[in-house]
Amino acid sequence: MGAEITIGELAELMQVSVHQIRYFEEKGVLLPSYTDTNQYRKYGIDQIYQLSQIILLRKLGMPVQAVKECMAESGQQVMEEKLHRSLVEIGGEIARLQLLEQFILKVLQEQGDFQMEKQSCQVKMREAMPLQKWFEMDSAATLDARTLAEQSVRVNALSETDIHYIYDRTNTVSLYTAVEPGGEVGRVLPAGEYLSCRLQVTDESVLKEEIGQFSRYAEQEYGELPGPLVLIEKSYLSLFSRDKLHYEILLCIESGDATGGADAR
DNA sequence: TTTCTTACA
DNA sequence: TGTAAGGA
Repeated sequence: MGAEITIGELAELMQVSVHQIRYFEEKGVLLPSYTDTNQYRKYGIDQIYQLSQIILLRKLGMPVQAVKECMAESGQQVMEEKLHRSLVEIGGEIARLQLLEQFILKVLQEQGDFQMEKQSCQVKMREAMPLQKWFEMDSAATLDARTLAEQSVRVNALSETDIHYIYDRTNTVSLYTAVEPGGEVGRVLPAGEYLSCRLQVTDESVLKEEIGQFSRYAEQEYGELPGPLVLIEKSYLSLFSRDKLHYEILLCIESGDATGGADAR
């Protein structure tokens, strides 16, 4: 037998790494045709076909363990079932990547908006926004580590979500996040016209001051408004400027639906 | 030079 | 999976 090739040659032929071939062997997926006296692995034409099949199955998203089972059993049923499972998992992966894509687009969009609208108020139309209740706290309190740790409701990716602070005319502020999968809608901010102001602040006192200023401006321009003041914290924008928190303050001027009631005129 | 084993990021 | 060490 002189037709066999070395691991290096096989790797070159099949465009995979030598390490990967040894890994397949360790997992019992691909054994050499024989081992030479000098411990060198030797591979024949059968192994070449086997390896190409292994590579194909791996490319189809099948785990090495499942590939092993396929190679061992080689039944139609088994193959069909495993490919089906690969399909499901790939579907999940696609969904995960799409969420990531959406998030990146949103971050870039918000960042662009901040560049455009920095420190100036404007009126804009907004879609209805369903929110999930997180918790409430005293409106004079500030968010600290202890408060967050004590909440029974967990937010899975704090730095990826908009945190909505909703100030009704009470002494408490309610915190909401976007509705997470399986979450319960606790409140819906109505669609309609909103007065909006975006700002970046380094410390809390500035934020309080800005909110006060915003409220006074709103009252002066639009009179007493029925809706709550909404403060949205976009912590992911700190990616662009460290140490600064990015906020948008919103106040509904005229809602498109019945909730909150149309006023002024 | 190539491959082997083993260990590690 | 890739990379590195140290020996055959």
